[in-house]
Amino acid sequence: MNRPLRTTAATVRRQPRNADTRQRLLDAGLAVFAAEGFRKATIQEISRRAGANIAAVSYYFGDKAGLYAAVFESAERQANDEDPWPLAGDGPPEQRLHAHIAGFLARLLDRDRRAVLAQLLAREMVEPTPALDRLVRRRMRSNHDHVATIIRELLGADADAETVRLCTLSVVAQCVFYRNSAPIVARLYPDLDPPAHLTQLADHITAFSLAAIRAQRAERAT
Amino acid sequence: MNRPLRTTAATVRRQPRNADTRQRLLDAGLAVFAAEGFRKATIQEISRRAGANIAAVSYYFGDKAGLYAAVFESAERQANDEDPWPLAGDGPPEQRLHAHIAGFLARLLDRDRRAVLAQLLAREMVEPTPALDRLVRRRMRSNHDHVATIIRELLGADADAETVRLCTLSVVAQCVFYRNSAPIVARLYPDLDPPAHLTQLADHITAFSLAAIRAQRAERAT
DNA sequence: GACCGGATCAAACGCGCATTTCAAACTGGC
DNA sequence: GCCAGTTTGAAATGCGCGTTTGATCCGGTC
Repeated sequence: MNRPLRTTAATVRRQPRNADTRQRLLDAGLAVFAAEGFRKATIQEISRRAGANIAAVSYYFGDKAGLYAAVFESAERQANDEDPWPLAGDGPPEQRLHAHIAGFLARLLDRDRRAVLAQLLAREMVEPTPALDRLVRRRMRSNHDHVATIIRELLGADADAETVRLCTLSVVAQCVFYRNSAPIVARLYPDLDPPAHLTQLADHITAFSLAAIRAQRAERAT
Repeated sequence: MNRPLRTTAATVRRQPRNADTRQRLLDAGLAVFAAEGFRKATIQEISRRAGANIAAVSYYFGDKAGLYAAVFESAERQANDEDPWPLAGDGPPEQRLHAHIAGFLARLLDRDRRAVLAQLLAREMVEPTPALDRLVRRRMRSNHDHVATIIRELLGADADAETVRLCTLSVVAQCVFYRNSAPIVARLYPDLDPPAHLTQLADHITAFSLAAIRAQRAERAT
Protein backbone atom coordinates (compact mmCIF):
# COMPACT_ATOMS: atom_id res chain seq x y z
CA MET A 1 0.00 0.00 0.00
CA ASN A 2 1.72 3.11 -1.17
CA ARG A 3 -0.74 5.80 -0.28
CA PRO A 4 0.90 9.22 -0.31
CA LEU A 5 1.49 10.70 3.09
CA ARG A 6 -0.88 13.33 4.32
CA THR A 7 0.41 16.78 4.99
CA THR A 8 0.57 16.37 8.73
CA ALA A 9 2.36 13.07 8.49
CA ALA A 10 4.83 14.55 6.07
CA THR A 11 5.80 17.32 8.42
CA VAL A 12 6.09 14.91 11.32
CA ARG A 13 8.23 12.63 9.21
CA ARG A 14 10.95 15.22 8.81
CA GLN A 15 14.24 13.44 8.27
CA PRO A 16 17.64 14.57 9.41
CA ARG A 17 18.14 17.47 7.12
CA ASN A 18 21.45 16.45 5.66
CA ALA A 19 20.74 12.86 4.88
CA ASP A 20 21.05 13.82 1.27
CA THR A 21 17.90 13.11 -0.70
CA ARG A 22 19.84 12.39 -3.81
CA GLN A 23 21.86 9.69 -2.13
CA ARG A 24 18.82 8.17 -0.49
CA LEU A 25 17.17 7.97 -3.90
CA LEU A 26 20.21 6.17 -5.27
CA ASP A 27 20.13 3.65 -2.44
CA ALA A 28 16.41 3.02 -2.69
CA GLY A 29 16.64 2.89 -6.46
CA LEU A 30 19.36 0.26 -6.32
CA ALA A 31 17.27 -1.94 -4.07
CA VAL A 32 14.07 -1.57 -6.05
CA PHE A 33 15.57 -1.82 -9.53
CA ALA A 34 17.49 -4.93 -8.53
CA ALA A 35 14.44 -6.54 -7.01
CA GLU A 36 11.87 -5.59 -9.64
CA GLY A 37 13.65 -4.65 -12.82
CA PHE A 38 13.41 -1.35 -14.64
CA ARG A 39 9.88 -1.58 -15.95
CA LYS A 40 8.24 -3.08 -12.92
CA ALA A 41 9.94 -0.71 -10.52
CA THR A 42 7.93 2.46 -9.90
CA ILE A 43 9.35 5.77 -8.91
CA GLN A 44 6.54 6.03 -6.42
CA GLU A 45 7.92 3.04 -4.58
CA ILE A 46 11.47 4.28 -4.85
CA SER A 47 10.75 7.74 -3.53
CA ARG A 48 8.57 6.32 -0.79
CA ARG A 49 11.42 4.14 0.39
CA ALA A 50 13.79 7.05 0.15
CA GLY A 51 11.44 9.22 2.18
CA ALA A 52 11.43 11.70 -0.67
CA ASN A 53 8.80 13.25 -2.88
CA ILE A 54 8.06 11.85 -6.30
CA ALA A 55 9.18 15.04 -7.96
CA ALA A 56 12.65 14.59 -6.49
CA VAL A 57 13.47 11.98 -9.11
CA SER A 58 12.74 14.39 -11.90
CA TYR A 59 14.56 17.14 -10.04
CA TYR A 60 17.79 15.23 -9.50
CA PHE A 61 17.91 12.79 -12.38
CA GLY A 62 15.60 14.10 -15.08
CA ASP A 63 13.52 10.98 -15.38
CA LYS A 64 13.29 7.33 -14.46
CA ALA A 65 15.89 6.26 -16.99
CA GLY A 66 18.27 8.89 -15.68
CA LEU A 67 17.81 7.55 -12.18
CA TYR A 68 18.51 4.04 -13.40
CA ALA A 69 21.71 5.09 -15.12
CA ALA A 70 22.85 6.96 -12.03
CA VAL A 71 22.00 4.02 -9.79
CA PHE A 72 23.94 1.65 -12.00
CA GLU A 73 26.97 3.88 -12.16
CA SER A 74 26.90 4.56 -8.46
CA ALA A 75 26.65 0.88 -7.59
CA GLU A 76 29.47 0.15 -9.98
CA ARG A 77 31.78 2.77 -8.50
CA GLN A 78 30.90 1.75 -4.98
CA ALA A 79 31.69 -1.87 -5.76
CA ASN A 80 35.00 -0.84 -7.25
CA ASP A 81 35.94 1.32 -4.30
CA GLU A 82 35.08 -0.74 -1.29
CA ASP A 83 35.76 -4.14 -2.76
CA PRO A 84 38.43 -3.97 -5.48
CA TRP A 85 39.58 -7.04 -7.35
CA PRO A 86 42.99 -8.41 -6.53
CA LEU A 87 44.33 -8.17 -10.04
CA ALA A 88 47.93 -8.44 -8.95
CA GLY A 89 49.56 -11.57 -10.26
CA ASP A 90 51.92 -13.38 -7.95
CA GLY A 91 51.97 -16.97 -6.87
CA PRO A 92 51.39 -20.02 -9.03
CA PRO A 93 48.65 -19.65 -11.62
CA GLU A 94 46.64 -22.51 -10.10
CA GLN A 95 46.37 -20.62 -6.87
CA ARG A 96 45.50 -17.35 -8.55
CA LEU A 97 42.81 -19.06 -10.56
CA HIS A 98 41.25 -20.47 -7.44
CA ALA A 99 41.35 -17.11 -5.69
CA HIS A 100 39.72 -15.42 -8.64
CA ILE A 101 36.96 -17.98 -8.95
CA ALA A 102 36.22 -17.82 -5.23
CA GLY A 103 36.06 -14.03 -5.32
CA PHE A 104 33.91 -14.05 -8.40
CA LEU A 105 31.43 -16.50 -6.92
CA ALA A 106 31.21 -14.46 -3.75
CA ARG A 107 30.39 -11.37 -5.76
CA LEU A 108 27.74 -13.27 -7.66
CA LEU A 109 26.07 -15.18 -4.87
CA ASP A 110 26.69 -13.37 -1.62
CA ARG A 111 23.48 -12.63 0.14
CA ASP A 112 24.18 -9.06 1.09
CA ARG A 113 24.94 -5.90 -0.77
CA ARG A 114 27.82 -7.21 -2.84
CA ALA A 115 25.62 -9.27 -5.08
CA VAL A 116 23.12 -6.54 -5.84
CA LEU A 117 25.18 -5.28 -8.75
CA ALA A 118 25.23 -8.80 -10.11
CA GLN A 119 21.47 -8.92 -9.82
CA LEU A 120 21.16 -5.70 -11.76
CA LEU A 121 23.58 -7.10 -14.29
CA ALA A 122 21.59 -10.28 -14.71
CA ARG A 123 18.65 -8.14 -15.79
CA GLU A 124 20.83 -6.39 -18.33
CA MET A 125 21.43 -9.79 -19.92
CA VAL A 126 17.87 -9.87 -21.10
CA GLU A 127 17.23 -6.17 -21.59
CA PRO A 128 20.57 -4.49 -22.29
CA THR A 129 20.85 -0.75 -21.76
CA PRO A 130 23.75 1.60 -22.45
CA ALA A 131 24.81 1.02 -18.86
CA LEU A 132 25.95 -2.45 -19.85
CA ASP A 133 28.39 -1.18 -22.45
CA ARG A 134 30.01 1.05 -19.91
CA LEU A 135 30.25 -1.67 -17.31
CA VAL A 136 31.87 -4.07 -19.75
CA ARG A 137 34.35 -1.45 -20.83
CA ARG A 138 35.20 -0.17 -17.38
CA ARG A 139 35.03 -3.18 -15.17
CA MET A 140 34.52 -6.54 -16.80
CA ARG A 141 37.11 -6.35 -19.53
CA SER A 142 39.99 -6.12 -17.10
CA ASN A 143 38.69 -9.00 -14.99
CA HIS A 144 38.22 -11.08 -18.07
CA ASP A 145 41.73 -10.32 -19.27
CA HIS A 146 43.05 -11.25 -15.88
CA VAL A 147 41.52 -14.72 -16.10
CA ALA A 148 42.72 -15.05 -19.67
CA THR A 149 46.26 -14.26 -18.55
CA ILE A 150 46.20 -16.93 -15.88
CA ILE A 151 44.84 -19.43 -18.35
CA ARG A 152 47.43 -18.56 -20.95
CA GLU A 153 50.07 -19.26 -18.35
CA LEU A 154 48.50 -22.61 -17.63
CA LEU A 155 48.14 -23.50 -21.28
CA GLY A 156 51.70 -22.52 -22.12
CA ALA A 157 52.91 -19.45 -23.95
CA ASP A 158 52.41 -20.98 -27.37
CA ALA A 159 48.70 -21.61 -26.95
CA ASP A 160 46.65 -19.98 -29.67
CA ALA A 161 44.28 -17.15 -28.82
CA GLU A 162 41.25 -19.19 -29.79
CA THR A 163 41.93 -21.85 -27.20
CA VAL A 164 42.65 -19.30 -24.52
CA ARG A 165 39.38 -17.60 -25.23
CA LEU A 166 37.30 -20.75 -25.18
CA CYS A 167 38.84 -21.95 -21.93
CA THR A 168 38.41 -18.58 -20.30
CA LEU A 169 34.77 -18.48 -21.22
CA SER A 170 34.30 -22.02 -19.95
CA VAL A 171 35.59 -20.97 -16.56
CA VAL A 172 33.47 -17.84 -16.42
CA ALA A 173 30.44 -19.76 -17.62
CA GLN A 174 30.57 -22.18 -14.72
CA CYS A 175 30.61 -19.33 -12.22
CA VAL A 176 27.94 -17.19 -13.79
CA PHE A 177 25.64 -20.17 -14.17
CA TYR A 178 24.85 -20.41 -10.50
CA ARG A 179 23.46 -16.90 -10.53
CA ASN A 180 21.89 -16.47 -13.92
CA SER A 181 20.29 -19.89 -13.94
CA ALA A 182 19.53 -20.03 -10.26
CA PRO A 183 15.79 -20.60 -10.80
CA ILE A 184 16.57 -23.76 -12.73
CA VAL A 185 19.10 -25.09 -10.28
CA ALA A 186 16.72 -24.41 -7.44
CA ARG A 187 13.98 -26.38 -9.18
CA LEU A 188 16.20 -29.27 -10.20
CA TYR A 189 17.72 -29.55 -6.73
CA PRO A 190 15.24 -27.99 -4.31
CA ASP A 191 17.29 -28.99 -1.30
CA LEU A 192 20.40 -27.28 -2.54
CA ASP A 193 21.56 -23.79 -1.66
CA PRO A 194 24.51 -22.59 -3.73
CA PRO A 195 25.27 -19.45 -1.67
CA ALA A 196 25.82 -21.70 1.33
CA HIS A 197 28.41 -23.80 -0.51
CA LEU A 198 30.58 -21.12 -1.99
CA THR A 199 33.88 -22.74 -1.14
CA GLN A 200 32.81 -26.18 -2.29
CA LEU A 201 31.67 -24.66 -5.57
CA ALA A 202 34.88 -22.73 -6.00
CA ASP A 203 36.90 -25.86 -5.34
CA HIS A 204 34.96 -27.87 -7.86
CA ILE A 205 35.07 -25.29 -10.62
CA THR A 206 38.78 -24.78 -10.11
CA ALA A 207 39.59 -28.47 -10.11
CA PHE A 208 37.32 -29.17 -13.06
CA SER A 209 38.80 -26.37 -15.12
CA LEU A 210 42.41 -26.98 -14.17
CA ALA A 211 42.14 -30.59 -15.24
CA ALA A 212 40.59 -29.61 -18.55
CA ILE A 213 43.23 -26.98 -19.23
CA ARG A 214 46.10 -29.28 -18.38
CA ALA A 215 44.70 -31.87 -20.73
CA GLN A 216 44.48 -29.32 -23.56
CA ARG A 217 48.10 -28.46 -22.95
CA ALA A 218 49.18 -32.08 -22.92
CA GLU A 219 47.30 -32.81 -26.11
CA ARG A 220 48.87 -29.87 -27.88
CA ALA A 221 52.30 -31.13 -26.90
CA THR A 222 51.83 -34.31 -28.87
CA MET B 1 -16.65 -15.74 -18.64
CA ASN B 2 -17.08 -16.61 -22.28
CA ARG B 3 -14.81 -19.33 -23.48
CA PRO B 4 -14.88 -21.25 -26.71
CA LEU B 5 -16.04 -24.80 -26.46
CA ARG B 6 -13.46 -27.43 -25.88
CA THR B 7 -12.52 -29.46 -28.89
CA THR B 8 -15.60 -31.59 -28.90
CA ALA B 9 -17.51 -32.72 -31.91
CA ALA B 10 -19.22 -29.35 -32.01
CA THR B 11 -16.06 -27.38 -32.63
CA VAL B 12 -14.60 -29.83 -35.04
CA ARG B 13 -17.72 -29.70 -37.08
CA ARG B 14 -17.66 -25.99 -37.72
CA GLN B 15 -14.04 -25.46 -38.49
CA PRO B 16 -14.19 -24.17 -42.11
CA ARG B 17 -14.72 -20.88 -40.35
CA ASN B 18 -11.77 -18.68 -39.57
CA ALA B 19 -11.22 -20.73 -36.48
CA ASP B 20 -7.46 -20.33 -36.54
CA THR B 21 -7.46 -16.90 -34.96
CA ARG B 22 -6.52 -18.57 -31.73
CA GLN B 23 -3.51 -20.22 -33.33
CA ARG B 24 -2.41 -17.01 -35.01
CA LEU B 25 -2.53 -15.30 -31.64
CA LEU B 26 -0.33 -18.02 -30.21
CA ASP B 27 2.19 -17.61 -33.00
CA ALA B 28 2.28 -13.84 -32.80
CA GLY B 29 2.37 -13.99 -29.03
CA LEU B 30 5.36 -16.30 -29.09
CA ALA B 31 7.29 -13.95 -31.32
CA VAL B 32 6.44 -10.81 -29.41
CA PHE B 33 6.83 -12.22 -25.90
CA ALA B 34 10.19 -13.68 -26.83
CA ALA B 35 11.38 -10.45 -28.36
CA GLU B 36 10.03 -8.02 -25.79
CA GLY B 37 9.28 -9.87 -22.59
CA PHE B 38 5.96 -10.09 -20.84
CA ARG B 39 5.65 -6.53 -19.56
CA LYS B 40 6.97 -4.74 -22.61
CA ALA B 41 4.93 -6.79 -25.03
CA THR B 42 1.53 -5.27 -25.75
CA ILE B 43 -1.53 -7.17 -26.74
CA GLN B 44 -2.17 -4.44 -29.27
CA GLU B 45 1.01 -5.42 -31.06
CA ILE B 46 0.29 -9.11 -30.75
CA SER B 47 -3.22 -8.90 -32.14
CA ARG B 48 -2.07 -6.58 -34.88
CA ARG B 49 0.52 -9.12 -35.99
CA ALA B 50 -2.02 -11.89 -35.76
CA GLY B 51 -4.48 -9.91 -37.85
CA ALA B 52 -6.98 -10.17 -35.04
CA ASN B 53 -8.94 -7.77 -32.93
CA ILE B 54 -7.71 -6.75 -29.51
CA ALA B 55 -10.71 -8.31 -27.84
CA ALA B 56 -9.75 -11.68 -29.24
CA VAL B 57 -7.12 -12.13 -26.56
CA SER B 58 -9.65 -11.73 -23.82
CA TYR B 59 -12.06 -13.90 -25.73
CA TYR B 60 -9.71 -16.85 -26.17
CA PHE B 61 -7.34 -16.61 -23.24
CA GLY B 62 -9.04 -14.50 -20.62
CA ASP B 63 -6.25 -11.99 -20.27
CA LYS B 64 -2.66 -11.25 -21.15
CA ALA B 65 -1.26 -13.62 -18.56
CA GLY B 66 -3.48 -16.37 -19.88
CA LEU B 67 -2.17 -15.77 -23.37
CA TYR B 68 1.37 -15.95 -22.08
CA ALA B 69 0.78 -19.24 -20.33
CA ALA B 70 -0.86 -20.68 -23.43
CA VAL B 71 1.97 -19.44 -25.64
CA PHE B 72 4.55 -20.99 -23.37
CA GLU B 73 2.78 -24.30 -23.21
CA SER B 74 2.16 -24.38 -26.93
CA ALA B 75 5.78 -23.60 -27.75
CA GLU B 76 6.88 -26.27 -25.33
CA ARG B 77 4.64 -28.93 -26.81
CA GLN B 78 5.56 -27.96 -30.33
CA ALA B 79 9.26 -28.21 -29.52
CA ASN B 80 8.69 -31.62 -27.99
CA ASP B 81 6.74 -32.89 -30.96
CA GLU B 82 8.66 -31.78 -33.95
CA ASP B 83 12.12 -31.93 -32.47
CA PRO B 84 12.37 -34.55 -29.74
CA TRP B 85 15.56 -35.21 -27.83
CA PRO B 86 17.43 -38.38 -28.65
CA LEU B 87 17.40 -39.72 -25.12
CA ALA B 88 18.23 -43.24 -26.19
CA GLY B 89 21.58 -44.38 -24.90
CA ASP B 90 23.74 -46.44 -27.19
CA GLY B 91 27.30 -45.97 -28.24
CA PRO B 92 30.20 -44.88 -26.06
CA PRO B 93 29.40 -42.21 -23.47
CA GLU B 94 31.92 -39.80 -24.99
CA GLN B 95 30.04 -39.86 -28.23
CA ARG B 96 26.66 -39.48 -26.57
CA LEU B 97 27.93 -36.54 -24.56
CA HIS B 98 29.10 -34.81 -27.69
CA ALA B 99 25.81 -35.43 -29.44
CA HIS B 100 23.86 -34.07 -26.53
CA ILE B 101 25.97 -30.95 -26.21
CA ALA B 102 25.72 -30.26 -29.93
CA GLY B 103 21.96 -30.70 -29.87
CA PHE B 104 21.62 -28.54 -26.80
CA LEU B 105 23.68 -25.72 -28.28
CA ALA B 106 21.64 -25.83 -31.47
CA ARG B 107 18.45 -25.48 -29.46
CA LEU B 108 19.92 -22.56 -27.59
CA LEU B 109 21.55 -20.64 -30.37
CA ASP B 110 19.92 -21.55 -33.64
CA ARG B 111 18.70 -18.51 -35.42
CA ASP B 112 15.28 -19.77 -36.39
CA ARG B 113 12.27 -20.97 -34.53
CA ARG B 114 13.96 -23.61 -32.44
CA ALA B 115 15.68 -21.11 -30.21
CA VAL B 116 12.61 -19.03 -29.47
CA LEU B 117 11.63 -21.22 -26.56
CA ALA B 118 15.12 -20.77 -25.17
CA GLN B 119 14.67 -17.04 -25.49
CA LEU B 120 11.42 -17.16 -23.58
CA LEU B 121 13.12 -19.34 -21.02
CA ALA B 122 15.96 -16.88 -20.57
CA ARG B 123 13.40 -14.30 -19.55
CA GLU B 124 11.96 -16.67 -17.02
CA MET B 125 15.38 -16.73 -15.37
CA VAL B 126 14.86 -13.18 -14.24
CA GLU B 127 11.06 -13.16 -13.71
CA PRO B 128 9.98 -16.71 -13.06
CA THR B 129 6.33 -17.54 -13.64
CA PRO B 130 4.45 -20.77 -12.95
CA ALA B 131 5.23 -21.74 -16.54
CA LEU B 132 8.82 -22.33 -15.49
CA ASP B 133 7.92 -24.93 -12.90
CA ARG B 134 5.97 -26.88 -15.45
CA LEU B 135 8.73 -26.73 -18.02
CA VAL B 136 11.32 -27.95 -15.55
CA ARG B 137 9.10 -30.79 -14.47
CA ARG B 138 8.01 -31.85 -17.93
CA ARG B 139 10.99 -31.24 -20.10
CA MET B 140 14.22 -30.23 -18.45
CA ARG B 141 14.43 -32.78 -15.71
CA SER B 142 14.65 -35.68 -18.13
CA ASN B 143 17.31 -33.98 -20.22
CA HIS B 144 19.27 -33.20 -17.13
CA ASP B 145 19.04 -36.75 -15.91
CA HIS B 146 20.20 -37.93 -19.29
CA VAL B 147 23.39 -35.89 -19.05
CA ALA B 148 23.87 -37.02 -15.47
CA THR B 149 23.65 -40.63 -16.58
CA ILE B 150 26.30 -40.18 -19.22
CA ILE B 151 28.55 -38.44 -16.76
CA ARG B 152 28.07 -41.12 -14.14
CA GLU B 153 29.18 -43.63 -16.72
CA LEU B 154 32.25 -41.57 -17.44
CA LEU B 155 33.06 -41.07 -13.78
CA GLY B 156 32.64 -44.71 -12.94
CA ALA B 157 29.79 -46.38 -11.13
CA ASP B 158 31.22 -45.64 -7.70
CA ALA B 159 31.25 -41.86 -8.12
CA ASP B 160 29.29 -40.07 -5.44
CA ALA B 161 26.15 -38.17 -6.31
CA GLU B 162 27.68 -34.86 -5.32
CA THR B 163 30.43 -35.14 -7.91
CA VAL B 164 28.04 -36.26 -10.60
CA ARG B 165 25.84 -33.28 -9.92
CA LEU B 166 28.64 -30.75 -9.96
CA CYS B 167 30.08 -32.11 -13.19
CA THR B 168 26.69 -32.20 -14.86
CA LEU B 169 26.03 -28.61 -13.96
CA SER B 170 29.47 -27.61 -15.20
CA VAL B 171 28.65 -29.07 -18.60
CA VAL B 172 25.23 -27.47 -18.77
CA ALA B 173 26.67 -24.17 -17.57
CA GLN B 174 29.09 -23.94 -20.46
CA CYS B 175 26.30 -24.45 -22.98
CA VAL B 176 23.77 -22.12 -21.42
CA PHE B 177 26.36 -19.39 -21.03
CA TYR B 178 26.52 -18.60 -24.73
CA ARG B 179 22.84 -17.77 -24.73
CA ASN B 180 22.14 -16.25 -21.36
CA SER B 181 25.28 -14.16 -21.31
CA ALA B 182 25.33 -13.41 -25.00
CA PRO B 183 25.33 -9.62 -24.49
CA ILE B 184 28.54 -9.89 -22.53
CA VAL B 185 30.25 -12.22 -24.96
CA ALA B 186 29.25 -9.97 -27.83
CA ARG B 187 30.75 -6.96 -26.10
CA LEU B 188 33.94 -8.70 -25.05
CA TYR B 189 34.47 -10.19 -28.49
CA PRO B 190 32.57 -7.99 -30.95
CA ASP B 191 33.91 -9.88 -33.94
CA LEU B 192 32.67 -13.20 -32.68
CA ASP B 193 29.41 -14.88 -33.57
CA PRO B 194 28.66 -17.99 -31.50
CA PRO B 195 25.70 -19.23 -33.59
CA ALA B 196 28.02 -19.44 -36.55
CA HIS B 197 30.48 -21.66 -34.70
CA LEU B 198 28.15 -24.19 -33.19
CA THR B 199 30.27 -27.22 -34.01
CA GLN B 200 33.48 -25.63 -32.86
CA LEU B 201 31.80 -24.71 -29.58
CA ALA B 202 30.37 -28.18 -29.15
CA ASP B 203 33.79 -29.70 -29.78
CA HIS B 204 35.45 -27.46 -27.25
CA ILE B 205 32.89 -27.93 -24.50
CA THR B 206 32.96 -31.69 -25.00
CA ALA B 207 36.74 -31.92 -24.97
CA PHE B 208 37.05 -29.55 -22.03
CA SER B 209 34.49 -31.43 -19.97
CA LEU B 210 35.67 -34.90 -20.89
CA ALA B 211 39.20 -34.07 -19.82
CA ALA B 212 37.96 -32.67 -16.53
CA ILE B 213 35.77 -35.68 -15.84
CA ARG B 214 38.49 -38.17 -16.66
CA ALA B 215 40.81 -36.36 -14.30
CA GLN B 216 38.24 -36.53 -11.49
CA ARG B 217 37.97 -40.25 -12.08
CA ALA B 218 41.72 -40.75 -12.10
CA GLU B 219 42.13 -38.77 -8.91
CA ARG B 220 39.46 -40.76 -7.15
CA ALA B 221 41.24 -43.94 -8.16
CA THR B 222 44.33 -43.00 -6.19
C1' DG C 1 -37.74 -17.15 -42.55
C1' DA C 2 -36.69 -16.66 -37.60
C1' DC C 3 -33.60 -17.79 -34.16
C1' DC C 4 -29.42 -19.03 -31.65
C1' DG C 5 -24.88 -18.85 -30.19
C1' DG C 6 -20.07 -18.45 -31.48
C1' DA C 7 -16.78 -15.14 -33.43
C1' DT C 8 -15.22 -10.50 -34.71
C1' DC C 9 -15.16 -5.60 -34.42
C1' DA C 10 -14.67 -0.52 -33.11
C1' DA C 11 -15.03 2.16 -29.45
C1' DA C 12 -14.96 3.27 -24.62
C1' DC C 13 -13.51 2.71 -19.92
C1' DG C 14 -10.44 2.81 -16.16
C1' DC C 15 -6.17 2.37 -13.97
C1' DG C 16 -1.37 2.76 -13.09
C1' DC C 17 2.26 5.50 -13.43
C1' DA C 18 5.80 8.82 -15.34
C1' DT C 19 6.09 13.47 -15.66
C1' DT C 20 4.79 18.34 -14.80
C1' DT C 21 3.24 22.22 -12.20
C1' DC C 22 3.52 25.69 -9.15
C1' DA C 23 3.45 27.06 -4.52
C1' DA C 24 5.68 26.56 -0.01
C1' DA C 25 9.78 25.85 2.76
C1' DC C 26 14.32 26.37 3.34
C1' DT C 27 19.21 28.10 2.53
C1' DG C 28 23.05 31.24 2.77
C1' DG C 29 24.55 36.06 1.65
C1' DC C 30 23.80 40.97 2.40
C1' DG D 1 14.93 41.12 7.81
C1' DC D 2 14.97 40.75 2.79
C1' DC D 3 16.31 38.46 -1.41
C1' DA D 4 17.84 34.98 -5.00
C1' DG D 5 18.75 30.50 -5.19
C1' DT D 6 17.77 25.72 -4.19
C1' DT D 7 15.00 22.01 -2.44
C1' DT D 8 10.63 19.83 -1.15
C1' DG D 9 5.64 19.22 -1.38
C1' DA D 10 0.73 17.93 -2.83
C1' DA D 11 -1.83 17.72 -6.56
C1' DA D 12 -2.76 17.75 -11.56
C1' DT D 13 -1.86 16.19 -16.25
C1' DG D 14 -1.36 13.11 -19.82
C1' DC D 15 -0.84 8.77 -21.80
C1' DG D 16 -0.14 3.95 -22.70
C1' DC D 17 -2.33 -0.11 -22.30
C1' DG D 18 -5.23 -4.01 -20.43
C1' DT D 19 -9.80 -4.95 -20.24
C1' DT D 20 -14.77 -4.46 -21.15
C1' DT D 21 -18.87 -3.40 -23.72
C1' DG D 22 -22.41 -3.76 -26.94
C1' DA D 23 -23.21 -4.10 -31.63
C1' DT D 24 -22.74 -6.89 -35.74
C1' DC D 25 -21.76 -10.74 -38.66
C1' DC D 26 -22.48 -15.49 -39.95
C1' DG D 27 -23.11 -20.53 -40.18
C1' DG D 28 -26.15 -24.04 -38.54
C1' DT D 29 -30.84 -25.62 -36.88
C1' DC D 30 -35.77 -25.74 -36.43
